[in-house]
Amino acid sequence: MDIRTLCLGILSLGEATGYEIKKMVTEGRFSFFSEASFGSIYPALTQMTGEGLVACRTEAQGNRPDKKVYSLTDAGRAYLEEQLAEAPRPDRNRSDFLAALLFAEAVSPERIEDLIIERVSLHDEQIALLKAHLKDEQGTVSRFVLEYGLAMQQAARRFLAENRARLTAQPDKRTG
Amino acid sequence: MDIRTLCLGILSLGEATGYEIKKMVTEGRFSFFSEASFGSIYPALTQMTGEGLVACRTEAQGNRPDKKVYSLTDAGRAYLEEQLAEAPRPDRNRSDFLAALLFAEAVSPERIEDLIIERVSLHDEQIALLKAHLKDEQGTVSRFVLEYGLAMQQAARRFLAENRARLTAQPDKRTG
DNA sequence: GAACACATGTAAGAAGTTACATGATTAT
DNA sequence: ATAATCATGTAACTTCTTACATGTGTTC
Repeated sequence: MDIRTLCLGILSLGEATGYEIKKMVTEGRFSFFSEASFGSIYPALTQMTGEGLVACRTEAQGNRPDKKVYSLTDAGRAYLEEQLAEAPRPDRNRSDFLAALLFAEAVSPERIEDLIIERVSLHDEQIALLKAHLKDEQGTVSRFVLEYGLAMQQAARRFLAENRARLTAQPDKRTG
Repeated sequence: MDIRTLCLGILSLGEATGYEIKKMVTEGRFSFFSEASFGSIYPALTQMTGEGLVACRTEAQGNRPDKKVYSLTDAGRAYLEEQLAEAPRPDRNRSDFLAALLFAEAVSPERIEDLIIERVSLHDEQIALLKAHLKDEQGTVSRFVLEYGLAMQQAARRFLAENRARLTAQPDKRTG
Protein backbone atom coordinates (compact mmCIF):
# COMPACT_ATOMS: atom_id res chain seq x y z
CA MET A 1 0.00 0.00 0.00
CA ASP A 2 1.53 3.28 -1.06
CA ILE A 3 1.61 6.36 1.14
CA ARG A 4 -1.17 8.09 -0.74
CA THR A 5 -3.63 5.27 -0.16
CA LEU A 6 -2.51 4.94 3.43
CA CYS A 7 -3.16 8.63 4.07
CA LEU A 8 -6.54 8.51 2.38
CA GLY A 9 -7.45 5.45 4.41
CA ILE A 10 -6.54 7.13 7.65
CA LEU A 11 -8.49 10.21 6.65
CA SER A 12 -11.48 7.99 5.90
CA LEU A 13 -11.64 7.40 9.65
CA GLY A 14 -11.62 11.12 10.45
CA GLU A 15 -9.79 14.32 9.65
CA ALA A 16 -6.18 14.71 10.70
CA THR A 17 -3.02 16.72 10.21
CA GLY A 18 0.15 15.36 8.62
CA TYR A 19 1.74 15.33 12.01
CA GLU A 20 -1.08 13.27 13.48
CA ILE A 21 -0.96 10.80 10.61
CA LYS A 22 2.71 10.32 11.23
CA LYS A 23 2.03 9.64 14.89
CA MET A 24 -0.65 7.12 14.07
CA VAL A 25 1.61 5.12 11.80
CA THR A 26 4.63 5.17 14.07
CA GLU A 27 3.06 4.75 17.48
CA GLY A 28 -0.67 4.53 17.16
CA ARG A 29 -3.22 2.09 15.87
CA PHE A 30 -1.53 1.69 12.52
CA SER A 31 1.98 1.08 13.75
CA PHE A 32 1.47 -2.67 13.67
CA PHE A 33 1.08 -2.99 9.97
CA SER A 34 2.37 0.15 8.28
CA GLU A 35 5.05 2.80 8.34
CA ALA A 36 5.77 6.18 6.78
CA SER A 37 7.98 9.21 7.27
CA PHE A 38 7.29 12.96 7.19
CA GLY A 39 9.20 13.17 3.95
CA SER A 40 6.56 11.08 2.24
CA ILE A 41 3.43 12.11 4.13
CA TYR A 42 3.63 15.87 3.68
CA PRO A 43 4.28 15.83 -0.06
CA ALA A 44 1.53 13.23 -0.53
CA LEU A 45 -1.01 15.42 1.26
CA THR A 46 0.00 18.52 -0.70
CA GLN A 47 -0.21 16.61 -3.94
CA MET A 48 -3.60 15.11 -3.17
CA THR A 49 -4.96 18.50 -2.16
CA GLY A 50 -4.05 19.70 -5.64
CA GLU A 51 -5.85 16.70 -7.11
CA GLY A 52 -8.96 17.32 -5.05
CA LEU A 53 -8.75 14.01 -3.21
CA VAL A 54 -8.47 15.72 0.14
CA ALA A 55 -9.53 19.11 1.44
CA CYS A 56 -7.34 21.23 3.63
CA ARG A 57 -8.46 23.62 6.34
CA THR A 58 -5.85 25.82 7.98
CA GLU A 59 -5.99 26.43 11.70
CA ALA A 60 -3.87 29.30 12.94
CA GLN A 61 -2.32 28.76 16.33
CA GLY A 62 -0.26 31.57 17.76
CA ASN A 63 3.38 30.73 17.51
CA ARG A 64 3.56 27.34 15.90
CA PRO A 65 3.21 26.80 12.20
CA ASP A 66 -0.43 26.77 11.21
CA LYS A 67 -2.10 23.40 11.54
CA LYS A 68 -3.32 22.00 8.27
CA VAL A 69 -6.25 19.76 8.93
CA TYR A 70 -6.99 17.40 6.06
CA SER A 71 -10.21 15.60 5.33
CA LEU A 72 -11.36 13.20 2.65
CA THR A 73 -13.40 14.58 -0.25
CA ASP A 74 -15.95 12.57 -2.19
CA ALA A 75 -13.43 12.20 -4.98
CA GLY A 76 -10.91 10.96 -2.45
CA ARG A 77 -13.39 8.47 -1.06
CA ALA A 78 -14.08 7.14 -4.54
CA TYR A 79 -10.37 6.95 -5.30
CA LEU A 80 -9.69 5.08 -2.07
CA GLU A 81 -12.44 2.63 -2.86
CA GLU A 82 -10.83 1.96 -6.25
CA GLN A 83 -7.46 1.39 -4.66
CA LEU A 84 -8.83 -1.03 -2.10
CA ALA A 85 -10.70 -2.93 -4.78
CA GLU A 86 -7.56 -3.48 -6.88
CA ALA A 87 -6.10 -6.92 -7.12
CA PRO A 88 -5.10 -7.58 -3.53
CA ARG A 89 -1.62 -8.82 -4.21
CA PRO A 90 -0.59 -11.07 -1.38
CA ASP A 91 1.31 -9.35 1.38
CA ARG A 92 4.81 -10.57 0.88
CA ASN A 93 5.90 -12.43 3.98
CA ARG A 94 9.25 -10.69 3.84
CA SER A 95 11.08 -11.84 6.90
CA ASP A 96 14.61 -10.85 7.74
CA PHE A 97 14.38 -13.15 10.68
CA LEU A 98 13.81 -16.28 8.62
CA ALA A 99 16.46 -15.28 6.12
CA ALA A 100 18.92 -14.65 8.93
CA LEU A 101 18.14 -18.04 10.45
CA LEU A 102 18.72 -19.80 7.19
CA PHE A 103 21.96 -18.01 6.47
CA ALA A 104 23.20 -18.22 10.04
CA GLU A 105 23.32 -21.99 9.65
CA ALA A 106 26.10 -21.69 7.11
CA VAL A 107 27.94 -18.76 8.60
CA SER A 108 27.61 -18.77 12.39
CA PRO A 109 25.50 -21.66 13.65
CA GLU A 110 26.24 -20.74 17.23
CA ARG A 111 24.15 -17.58 16.69
CA ILE A 112 20.97 -19.46 15.87
CA GLU A 113 19.98 -19.82 19.47
CA ASP A 114 20.50 -16.09 20.07
CA LEU A 115 18.41 -15.21 17.06
CA ILE A 116 15.52 -17.26 18.35
CA ILE A 117 15.78 -15.92 21.88
CA GLU A 118 15.85 -12.33 20.63
CA ARG A 119 12.89 -13.08 18.46
CA VAL A 120 10.83 -14.55 21.25
CA SER A 121 11.31 -11.52 23.44
CA LEU A 122 10.43 -9.32 20.50
CA HIS A 123 7.16 -11.19 20.22
CA ASP A 124 6.57 -10.71 23.93
CA GLU A 125 6.98 -6.95 23.51
CA GLN A 126 4.57 -6.88 20.62
CA ILE A 127 2.07 -9.00 22.47
CA ALA A 128 2.14 -6.65 25.44
CA LEU A 129 1.75 -3.64 23.16
CA LEU A 130 -1.15 -5.15 21.29
CA LYS A 131 -2.93 -6.06 24.50
CA ALA A 132 -2.51 -2.51 25.74
CA HIS A 133 -3.97 -1.13 22.53
CA LEU A 134 -6.84 -3.58 22.68
CA LYS A 135 -7.96 -2.12 25.99
CA ASP A 136 -8.60 1.28 24.44
CA GLU A 137 -10.03 0.16 21.17
CA GLN A 138 -13.78 0.08 20.69
CA GLY A 139 -14.48 -0.34 16.95
CA THR A 140 -15.38 -3.83 15.80
CA VAL A 141 -13.02 -3.90 12.85
CA SER A 142 -10.24 -2.17 14.75
CA ARG A 143 -10.47 -4.76 17.48
CA PHE A 144 -10.54 -7.53 14.91
CA VAL A 145 -7.35 -6.20 13.37
CA LEU A 146 -5.58 -5.94 16.70
CA GLU A 147 -6.71 -9.40 17.73
CA TYR A 148 -5.52 -10.76 14.42
CA GLY A 149 -2.13 -9.22 15.07
CA LEU A 150 -2.16 -10.65 18.56
CA ALA A 151 -3.04 -14.13 17.32
CA MET A 152 -0.17 -13.99 14.82
CA GLN A 153 2.36 -12.86 17.38
CA GLN A 154 1.25 -15.56 19.77
CA ALA A 155 1.35 -18.24 17.11
CA ALA A 156 4.86 -17.24 16.11
CA ARG A 157 6.03 -17.15 19.68
CA ARG A 158 4.50 -20.54 20.37
CA PHE A 159 6.08 -22.10 17.31
CA LEU A 160 9.51 -20.82 18.23
CA ALA A 161 9.22 -21.90 21.84
CA GLU A 162 8.00 -25.35 20.92
CA ASN A 163 10.43 -26.03 18.10
CA ARG A 164 13.49 -24.22 19.27
CA ALA A 165 15.04 -27.37 20.65
CA ARG A 166 15.27 -28.87 17.19
CA LEU A 167 17.68 -26.19 16.08
CA THR A 168 19.53 -25.47 19.24
CA ALA A 169 20.18 -29.00 20.38
CA GLN A 170 23.87 -28.79 19.61
CA PRO A 171 25.32 -31.72 17.70
CA ASP A 172 27.35 -33.62 20.26
CA LYS A 173 30.67 -31.84 20.55
CA ARG A 174 32.71 -34.71 21.96
CA THR A 175 35.02 -36.29 19.47
CA GLY A 176 34.44 -39.85 18.36
CA MET B 1 17.44 -7.28 4.27
CA ASP B 2 18.99 -5.58 1.28
CA ILE B 3 19.73 -7.36 -1.97
CA ARG B 4 23.44 -7.57 -1.32
CA THR B 5 22.97 -9.43 1.94
CA LEU B 6 20.31 -11.62 0.40
CA CYS B 7 22.65 -12.64 -2.44
CA LEU B 8 25.53 -13.29 -0.07
CA GLY B 9 23.27 -15.39 2.10
CA ILE B 10 22.10 -17.48 -0.80
CA LEU B 11 25.68 -17.93 -1.93
CA SER B 12 26.59 -19.06 1.58
CA LEU B 13 24.50 -22.14 0.83
CA GLY B 14 26.33 -22.87 -2.42
CA GLU B 15 27.51 -21.23 -5.59
CA ALA B 16 24.97 -19.91 -8.06
CA THR B 17 24.44 -17.68 -11.06
CA GLY B 18 22.41 -14.48 -11.00
CA TYR B 19 19.71 -16.21 -12.94
CA GLU B 20 19.53 -19.02 -10.41
CA ILE B 21 19.38 -16.59 -7.51
CA LYS B 22 16.47 -14.86 -9.17
CA LYS B 23 14.67 -18.17 -9.57
CA MET B 24 15.24 -19.09 -5.95
CA VAL B 25 13.75 -15.84 -4.69
CA THR B 26 10.77 -15.86 -7.02
CA GLU B 27 9.82 -19.52 -7.09
CA GLY B 28 12.17 -21.48 -4.95
CA ARG B 29 12.93 -21.91 -1.28
CA PHE B 30 13.29 -18.22 -0.64
CA SER B 31 10.12 -17.09 -2.32
CA PHE B 32 8.21 -17.23 0.95
CA PHE B 33 10.08 -14.47 2.67
CA SER B 34 12.01 -12.49 0.11
CA GLU B 35 11.89 -11.00 -3.34
CA ALA B 36 14.24 -9.40 -5.85
CA SER B 37 14.45 -8.53 -9.53
CA PHE B 38 17.17 -8.99 -12.15
CA GLY B 39 17.70 -5.26 -12.14
CA SER B 40 18.93 -5.41 -8.58
CA ILE B 41 20.59 -8.83 -8.49
CA TYR B 42 22.96 -8.45 -11.44
CA PRO B 43 24.35 -5.07 -10.42
CA ALA B 44 24.74 -6.26 -6.82
CA LEU B 45 26.78 -9.28 -7.93
CA THR B 46 28.99 -7.20 -10.23
CA GLN B 47 29.57 -4.68 -7.48
CA MET B 48 30.39 -7.28 -4.87
CA THR B 49 32.81 -9.00 -7.23
CA GLY B 50 34.66 -5.70 -7.44
CA GLU B 51 34.73 -5.51 -3.66
CA GLY B 52 36.03 -9.05 -3.30
CA LEU B 53 32.99 -10.30 -1.41
CA VAL B 54 32.19 -12.86 -4.08
CA ALA B 55 34.27 -14.63 -6.69
CA CYS B 56 33.10 -15.13 -10.24
CA ARG B 57 33.91 -18.05 -12.50
CA THR B 58 32.81 -17.85 -16.13
CA GLU B 59 31.43 -20.93 -17.82
CA ALA B 60 31.24 -20.73 -21.60
CA GLN B 61 28.27 -22.50 -23.11
CA GLY B 62 27.97 -22.52 -26.86
CA ASN B 63 25.32 -20.09 -27.95
CA ARG B 64 23.92 -18.54 -24.81
CA PRO B 65 25.65 -15.81 -22.89
CA ASP B 66 28.39 -17.22 -20.71
CA LYS B 67 27.24 -18.38 -17.32
CA LYS B 68 28.76 -16.45 -14.45
CA VAL B 69 28.93 -18.68 -11.44
CA TYR B 70 29.37 -16.76 -8.21
CA SER B 71 30.66 -18.02 -4.90
CA LEU B 72 31.26 -16.52 -1.49
CA THR B 73 34.83 -15.47 -0.58
CA ASP B 74 36.17 -15.39 2.97
CA ALA B 75 35.71 -11.62 2.97
CA GLY B 76 32.13 -12.13 1.83
CA ARG B 77 31.47 -14.63 4.55
CA ALA B 78 32.83 -12.23 7.16
CA TYR B 79 30.76 -9.41 5.73
CA LEU B 80 27.62 -11.53 5.77
CA GLU B 81 28.26 -12.49 9.36
CA GLU B 82 28.50 -8.79 10.25
CA GLN B 83 25.26 -8.03 8.50
CA LEU B 84 23.40 -10.84 10.22
CA ALA B 85 24.75 -9.77 13.59
CA GLU B 86 23.49 -6.22 13.19
CA ALA B 87 20.59 -5.04 15.27
CA PRO B 88 17.83 -7.34 14.07
CA ARG B 89 15.25 -4.66 13.53
CA PRO B 90 11.85 -6.25 13.80
CA ASP B 91 10.33 -7.37 10.56
CA ARG B 92 7.65 -4.83 10.00
CA ASN B 93 4.29 -6.58 9.88
CA ARG B 94 3.30 -4.50 6.93
CA SER B 95 -0.05 -5.81 5.87
CA ASP B 96 -2.09 -4.37 3.05
CA PHE B 97 -4.80 -6.80 4.00
CA LEU B 98 -5.29 -5.43 7.48
CA ALA B 99 -5.11 -1.86 6.26
CA ALA B 100 -7.67 -2.63 3.57
CA LEU B 101 -9.98 -4.22 6.15
CA LEU B 102 -9.79 -1.22 8.41
CA PHE B 103 -10.38 1.26 5.62
CA ALA B 104 -13.05 -0.82 3.95
CA GLU B 105 -15.19 -0.36 7.02
CA ALA B 106 -15.50 3.35 6.32
CA VAL B 107 -15.62 3.18 2.55
CA SER B 108 -17.28 -0.02 1.40
CA PRO B 109 -18.32 -2.22 4.31
CA GLU B 110 -20.02 -4.64 1.97
CA ARG B 111 -16.56 -5.58 0.68
CA ILE B 112 -15.29 -6.79 4.01
CA GLU B 113 -16.67 -10.25 3.53
CA ASP B 114 -15.04 -10.53 0.09
CA LEU B 115 -11.71 -9.40 1.46
CA ILE B 116 -11.77 -12.12 4.06
CA ILE B 117 -12.87 -14.81 1.66
CA GLU B 118 -10.14 -13.86 -0.81
CA ARG B 119 -7.65 -13.89 2.00
CA VAL B 120 -8.61 -17.31 3.22
CA SER B 121 -8.18 -18.86 -0.20
CA LEU B 122 -4.85 -17.10 -0.51
CA HIS B 123 -3.77 -18.79 2.69
CA ASP B 124 -4.96 -22.11 1.31
CA GLU B 125 -2.75 -21.63 -1.74
CA GLN B 126 0.25 -20.76 0.38
CA ILE B 127 -0.36 -23.70 2.67
CA ALA B 128 -0.46 -26.10 -0.26
CA LEU B 129 2.72 -24.60 -1.69
CA LEU B 130 4.56 -24.80 1.59
CA LYS B 131 3.54 -28.40 2.09
CA ALA B 132 4.81 -29.25 -1.38
CA HIS B 133 8.13 -27.59 -0.66
CA LEU B 134 8.39 -29.37 2.65
CA LYS B 135 8.34 -32.73 0.91
CA ASP B 136 11.55 -31.96 -0.95
CA GLU B 137 13.40 -30.18 1.77
CA GLN B 138 15.96 -32.05 3.84
CA GLY B 139 17.98 -29.49 5.82
CA THR B 140 17.00 -29.03 9.44
CA VAL B 141 16.94 -25.23 9.36
CA SER B 142 15.30 -25.12 5.95
CA ARG B 143 12.52 -27.36 7.19
CA PHE B 144 12.18 -25.30 10.30
CA VAL B 145 11.75 -22.17 8.21
CA LEU B 146 9.14 -23.77 5.99
CA GLU B 147 7.26 -25.19 8.95
CA TYR B 148 7.34 -21.80 10.61
CA GLY B 149 5.81 -20.32 7.49
CA LEU B 150 3.23 -23.07 7.44
CA ALA B 151 2.32 -22.52 11.07
CA MET B 152 1.82 -18.82 10.41
CA GLN B 153 -0.36 -19.38 7.38
CA GLN B 154 -2.47 -21.88 9.26
CA ALA B 155 -2.82 -19.63 12.27
CA ALA B 156 -3.93 -16.73 10.08
CA ARG B 157 -6.40 -18.89 8.22
CA ARG B 158 -7.82 -20.28 11.42
CA PHE B 159 -8.22 -16.85 12.96
CA LEU B 160 -10.06 -15.56 9.92
CA ALA B 161 -12.31 -18.58 9.68
CA GLU B 162 -13.19 -18.49 13.35
CA ASN B 163 -13.73 -14.76 13.67
CA ARG B 164 -15.16 -13.91 10.30
CA ALA B 165 -18.69 -13.99 11.58
CA ARG B 166 -18.03 -11.05 13.88
CA LEU B 167 -17.37 -8.78 10.92
CA THR B 168 -19.66 -10.22 8.33
CA ALA B 169 -22.76 -10.61 10.40
CA GLN B 170 -24.59 -7.84 8.61
CA PRO B 171 -26.38 -5.36 10.79
CA ASP B 172 -30.02 -6.12 10.30
CA LYS B 173 -31.12 -4.49 7.09
CA ARG B 174 -34.83 -4.41 7.71
CA THR B 175 -36.13 -1.00 8.56
CA GLY B 176 -37.60 -0.33 11.96
C1' DG C 1 4.46 -19.56 -34.88
C1' DA C 2 3.79 -18.21 -30.09
C1' DA C 3 5.32 -18.43 -25.87
C1' DC C 4 8.44 -19.77 -22.54
C1' DA C 5 13.07 -21.13 -20.42
C1' DC C 6 17.71 -19.91 -20.49
C1' DA C 7 21.21 -16.04 -19.66
C1' DT C 8 23.06 -11.30 -18.94
C1' DG C 9 22.85 -6.62 -18.66
C1' DT C 10 21.42 -1.31 -18.63
C1' DA C 11 18.69 2.97 -18.23
C1' DA C 12 14.89 5.39 -16.59
C1' DG C 13 11.94 6.12 -13.19
C1' DA C 14 9.17 5.21 -8.88
C1' DA C 15 8.86 5.48 -4.08
C1' DG C 16 10.54 6.14 -0.21
C1' DT C 17 14.00 7.52 3.79
C1' DT C 18 17.26 10.57 6.07
C1' DA C 19 18.74 14.68 7.33
C1' DC C 20 18.25 19.30 7.36
C1' DA C 21 15.86 23.94 8.22
C1' DT C 22 12.90 26.58 11.52
C1' DG C 23 11.19 27.67 16.04
C1' DA C 24 8.11 27.94 20.42
C1' DT C 25 6.68 25.24 24.56
C1' DT C 26 6.97 22.03 28.08
C1' DA C 27 8.78 18.56 30.90
C1' DT C 28 13.03 16.37 33.27
C1' DA D 1 20.25 23.20 30.23
C1' DT D 2 18.65 19.26 27.68
C1' DA D 3 15.51 16.80 25.55
C1' DA D 4 10.97 15.90 23.87
C1' DT D 5 6.54 17.45 21.73
C1' DC D 6 4.35 20.16 18.49
C1' DA D 7 4.25 21.54 13.40
C1' DT D 8 5.55 21.95 8.49
C1' DG D 9 8.37 21.49 4.75
C1' DT D 10 12.44 20.53 1.20
C1' DA D 11 16.58 18.44 -1.00
C1' DA D 12 19.63 14.86 -1.53
C1' DC D 13 20.06 10.32 -1.61
C1' DT D 14 19.14 5.23 -1.59
C1' DT D 15 17.12 1.38 -3.19
C1' DC D 16 14.64 -1.12 -5.94
C1' DT D 17 11.41 -2.19 -9.99
C1' DT D 18 10.05 -1.97 -14.76
C1' DA D 19 10.98 -2.16 -19.21
C1' DC D 20 14.09 -2.63 -22.68
C1' DA D 21 17.97 -4.84 -25.45
C1' DT D 22 19.84 -9.33 -27.28
C1' DG D 23 19.65 -14.06 -28.81
C1' DT D 24 19.05 -19.44 -28.91
C1' DG D 25 16.55 -23.66 -27.99
C1' DT D 26 12.44 -26.02 -26.72
C1' DT D 27 7.71 -26.86 -25.92
C1' DC D 28 2.65 -26.22 -27.17
